[in-house]
Amino acid sequence: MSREKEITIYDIARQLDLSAATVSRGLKDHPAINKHTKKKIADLATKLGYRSNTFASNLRRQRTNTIGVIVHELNSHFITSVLAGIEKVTTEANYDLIIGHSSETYKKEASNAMNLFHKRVDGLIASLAYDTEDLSHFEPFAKKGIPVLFFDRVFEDEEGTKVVINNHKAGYEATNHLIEQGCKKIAHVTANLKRNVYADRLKGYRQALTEHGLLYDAKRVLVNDLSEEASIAAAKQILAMRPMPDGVFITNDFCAAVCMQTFKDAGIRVPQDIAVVGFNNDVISKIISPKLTTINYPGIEMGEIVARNLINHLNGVSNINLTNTIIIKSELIIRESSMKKNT
Amino acid sequence: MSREKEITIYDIARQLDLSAATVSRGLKDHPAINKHTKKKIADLATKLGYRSNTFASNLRRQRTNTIGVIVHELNSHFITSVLAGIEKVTTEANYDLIIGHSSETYKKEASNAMNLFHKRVDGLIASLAYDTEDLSHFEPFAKKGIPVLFFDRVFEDEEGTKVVINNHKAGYEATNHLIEQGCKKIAHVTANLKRNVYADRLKGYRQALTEHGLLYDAKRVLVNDLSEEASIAAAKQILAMRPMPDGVFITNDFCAAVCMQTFKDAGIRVPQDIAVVGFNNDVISKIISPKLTTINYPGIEMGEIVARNLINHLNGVSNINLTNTIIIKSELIIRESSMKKNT
DNA sequence: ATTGAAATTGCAACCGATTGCATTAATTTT
DNA sequence: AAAATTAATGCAATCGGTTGCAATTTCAAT
Repeated sequence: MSREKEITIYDIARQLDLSAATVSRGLKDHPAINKHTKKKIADLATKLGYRSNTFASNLRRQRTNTIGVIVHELNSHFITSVLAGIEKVTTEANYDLIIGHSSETYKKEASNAMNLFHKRVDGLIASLAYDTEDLSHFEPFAKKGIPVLFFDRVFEDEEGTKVVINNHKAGYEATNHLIEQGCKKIAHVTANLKRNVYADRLKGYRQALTEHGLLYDAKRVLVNDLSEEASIAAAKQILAMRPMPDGVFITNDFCAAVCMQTFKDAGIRVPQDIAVVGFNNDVISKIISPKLTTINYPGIEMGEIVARNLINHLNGVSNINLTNTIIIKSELIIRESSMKKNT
Repeated sequence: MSREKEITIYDIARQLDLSAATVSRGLKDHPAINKHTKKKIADLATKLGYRSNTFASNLRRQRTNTIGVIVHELNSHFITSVLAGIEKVTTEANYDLIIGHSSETYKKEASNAMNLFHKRVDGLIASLAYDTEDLSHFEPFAKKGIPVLFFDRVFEDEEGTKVVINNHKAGYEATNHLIEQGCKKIAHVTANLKRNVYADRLKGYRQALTEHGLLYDAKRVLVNDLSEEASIAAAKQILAMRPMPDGVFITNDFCAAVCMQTFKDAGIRVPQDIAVVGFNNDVISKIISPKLTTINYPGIEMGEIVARNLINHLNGVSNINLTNTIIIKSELIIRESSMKKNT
């Protein structure tokens, strides 16, 4: 418990018979300071165990060099990939990160936003929670001119920079693949249609059906919250449909895995009796058997792009025009769970 | 971009014809301030959109009300549970959290530690990375009297508060369960034995074997890094053992899932040909088939306990004696992957 | 009407780094 | 050698909230 005294630039200044101003400049490699002096300052600083007081610095500079990130959950491969991408870019640019997760609730999302606002982040990156219905909790940022960028789960009609994949196309491709495998009655399990990602995938699903002359039947579209229980329930509903679907596009790998398990428990074979396509390319998609056909979401890239955009904006490098949508490619990864033809 | 001017207590003071001191006290509900005055201050503050400047406050108070957390990864159910537990306790106590993850490398762990040190967290909670071999990167905290608590992955012989499960006992129970199911040749897949969690589980495994008169054979113990490739390799090694093991205790659910998949691909049945027990009770353990017998690790509880201990210490409530080990109960969860008897 | 205690509020000195401007020292130019 | 540049350093105000102590006000008690 021998708490050492904290070293300040004044201590260094005194010992070297310099002014605090010179020490401050020396420590951050200011061109006006003599090389030799800089060396002496740096050496003494490390010797004394000096650590810069971020608060004093932030207070004076009116910047925090910190970026806030709000995500809906941490426990998905996609999200951790995005975070890794963001982290890579921000640490390179010498920004710190504060990560908050909303547990998929609007309430926590809003309180996280307020918290980050009070922490005075220089910018914010967010992906919306399951039940978020408006963006009013981000208004304080707008008012103070703090940039807010969104990725993945966004409001498409609101202004601001967004980084997304083409969910419509991905939904189309997933469904199209099932059709190519010979499926005629394709169900769709998805989540809150107020979220762009789910609504767009549904549109793609629907388009694929229509284009191939297949009937779109709203009764074959199940909306749930992607929890384990809801997934089991969805699977049971599918099993109870008459005629029973021969293919299903599920917008989430975890949910798909649970459904497949439930199918198997009921003696229904995947893909022979019902082909399954998931979404996200989560780790579990490769572990379950049959391995899950899914859509790969380039998380790291998404994180890098959204972070780079934000930082360029903060540094005044890019055009300040914060109204554009960046679309990243996604791809269908075909595995066993949908291969009706080759089995 | 219409950046509004930031409101300070001086603005509020001026408008209400008070001193900044009174406003400061009023805002934090100081008992000496008149109720009526407080109300006026609070009202004007919200009206003007005042937000307290944390930097100024931290600078003056020499505290940050922030706790740092270093974990090895974010993408495991166990870790996110611990974080949830920590978060619950810390937000209740009005502390903020900065979470860093080491990606299982010593290097990132050390740089995270330095970063949090410079951010002047009031306390630190950490679980060690895969390859961390000494605690020197935490010394700066010790020198400044900043408490550092560890959970799960710890150095047992170092001093400091640690929250762990009884890995020895858990390993014993897992192995014992396999023996009860009739297994005679039990393999063990584990990771870096410098980490207490793996070393202790190995001890438990060994003890169970010896107590039941079974031979301990070092060749049946495989050490890997728990990656997907390493897991497949481990599974293949097991398949190649002669005689082939009839049971395996794997210290990680993900690794166990991959191994089971590899077994199945090779035409080996689980649990009939080989029974499997995992560790962690990760979500995947319930999704794969057969469902995985595993050890449940009470993550939330662990997080709550370690956070509570830290906060009590910071508030001077608990004894400052930071040298003790807290052991939390774990439990064996029996599922299909190990049930030789009833199949 | 006085006095004393209690309730409120204000003064002013911090906390530590930053930075525009002024000053001094070193070097070059004429 | 004097003048003009250039290089290096220092001065002092500033960022906004906190807090020990002093000052003032309020109000009941004598």
